[in-house]
Amino acid sequence: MAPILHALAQEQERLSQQERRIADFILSSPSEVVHMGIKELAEQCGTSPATVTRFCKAFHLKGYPDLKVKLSAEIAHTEMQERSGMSSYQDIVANNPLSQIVEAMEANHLASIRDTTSLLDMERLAQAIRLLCAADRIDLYGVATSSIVAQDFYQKLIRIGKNCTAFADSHMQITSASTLSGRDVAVAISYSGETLETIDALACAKDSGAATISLTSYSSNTLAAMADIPLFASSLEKGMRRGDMASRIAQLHLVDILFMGMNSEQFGQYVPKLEQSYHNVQNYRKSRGGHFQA
Amino acid sequence: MAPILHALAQEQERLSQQERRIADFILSSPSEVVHMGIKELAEQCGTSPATVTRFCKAFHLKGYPDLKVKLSAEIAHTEMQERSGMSSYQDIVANNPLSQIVEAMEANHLASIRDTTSLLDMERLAQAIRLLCAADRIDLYGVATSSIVAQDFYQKLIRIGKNCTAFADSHMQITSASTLSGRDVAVAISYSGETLETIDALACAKDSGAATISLTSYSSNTLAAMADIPLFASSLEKGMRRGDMASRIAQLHLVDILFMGMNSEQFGQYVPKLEQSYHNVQNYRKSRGGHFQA
DNA sequence: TCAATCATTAAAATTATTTTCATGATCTGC
DNA sequence: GCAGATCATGAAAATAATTTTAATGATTGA
Repeated sequence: MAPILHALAQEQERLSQQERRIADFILSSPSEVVHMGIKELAEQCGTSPATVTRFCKAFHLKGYPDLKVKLSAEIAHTEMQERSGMSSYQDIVANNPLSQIVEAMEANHLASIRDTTSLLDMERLAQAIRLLCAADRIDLYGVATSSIVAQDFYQKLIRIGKNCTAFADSHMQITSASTLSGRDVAVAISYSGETLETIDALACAKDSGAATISLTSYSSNTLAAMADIPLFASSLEKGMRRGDMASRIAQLHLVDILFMGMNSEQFGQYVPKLEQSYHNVQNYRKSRGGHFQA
Repeated sequence: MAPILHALAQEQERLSQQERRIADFILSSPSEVVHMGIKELAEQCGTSPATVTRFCKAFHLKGYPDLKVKLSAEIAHTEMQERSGMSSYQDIVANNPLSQIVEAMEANHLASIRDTTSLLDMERLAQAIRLLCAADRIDLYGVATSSIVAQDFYQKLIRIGKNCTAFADSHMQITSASTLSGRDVAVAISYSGETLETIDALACAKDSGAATISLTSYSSNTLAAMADIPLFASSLEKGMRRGDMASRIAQLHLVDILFMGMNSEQFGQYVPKLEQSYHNVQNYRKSRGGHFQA
């Protein structure tokens, strides 16, 4: 699967001291090598460019550039392999190289999307979509990170002409909740499911007779217990006290699913509106000399 | 899963005659290109090496060798995918069953995260992180969907004590931009890279002497051309007119990487602040009877 | 110890890539 | 429809990267 890296590892012992250094370096950080010139690599290994070229030739490569091209392909291969089986969250710790941070971040986000999808209860999801489609008004509650998710959902719903609010201010959320009716839906978003402001708002919405949906992590939590339809976004990322990255991605993923579900359910009704709002924005841009959307 | 090849195909129409020939050739036999020198390729396409290099630069590559390396990786990727039957971007159409929507959404989000990661130029990324860490002040510009991303970044930066603004109002963005200095950084976020308000704000920031970073899709676009450091989030999802779901996920993914990169770079400085802000929020909750964060 | 071989490198030669610059084409505003 | 500007293009110069050469030093086995 990775012929060159494999060969490097296998023949390592048979190599001379300098050559071994080169092999070691390539094996330890192949993805770095791809971005390096032969000079840099030689320097990093404490040897000369000439030795590096000979090294390449010894492995039946055309030369150094050829090594880079082949390595690039092998990295893509192995990463791919690892990824396709990978579903685990990785911790992000201090001062590790950028490439590791990127890798870990990717693993976490991919895992949280996959997990969220696999946790989905299709029946409940369908129910939620039906409720949202039928709602006269939709209220979205969330603070801090979850407020971002609420705002995102808000923007989408506005585009299909839904009567919808997503106040950032938690007092306004409660105020709004108390004006809901039985034909309305309230959606509470909170990773932990224990955010007081959001709980208060949802409780108020319940009192007003609105149907309720919660969007929380997959755990026993107050919001999920309160809601008529609890939905779950998974994120078990490690070291996450330092900001909830993957959880937010997972929640947005769920929001997208809800939104697309609504579009599909009410295709004839919503999609024309979406198209129109898209074209209106586009025309506005054109009239000002630019093009395309945000 | 093959961002460059995809971008080539997508932008084909916008290219000049000579450039189109190059794009055609690369698309028709990418695996040949990997073994060719720039001269050969130019000859094959009936054009000059100069045009080929410029062509590479237009697609945000370092140069011709960079194209070969990236292409090599993409070829390996796609082969791998075909073999393992992995899914890439899928269209979402009307009235298909919910389970299909969920599947397509998942495929799109996963693909856009993977693509974004594979497109990352580590060097530029590192530069961007260094700039952000060193900045006296950070300004974030974005409207509509991109405003959500800006807000998200804003929340993160605030938590580590960065002096930072992210006005939703585009006039305020320009006002803020005009007060920047040479020690500040402006980040412009826009999927298309052609949002007028955002371009104006970034131009203004440039005039003020601030360093500039753009966060756009992988294409030739105004913002990327303007910025000192252009960063790219890929999303080639089909049916994009119906809302930019995956692109936003990809951008948030990049924001997370930038943020974690900053944390790692300045571990001693930022992480204690993060921990503190986390604990302060937690204590506030506890004193009111709840627990955990949003 | 002395050849003989091998690994190694500095520097030269070669090759590849990029930049510059001049040219011609196309587009813009008058 | 015409001057001026802008853009694309390729030839050639400049630069950069890689490879080869040739000389040196180290190691090994008689």
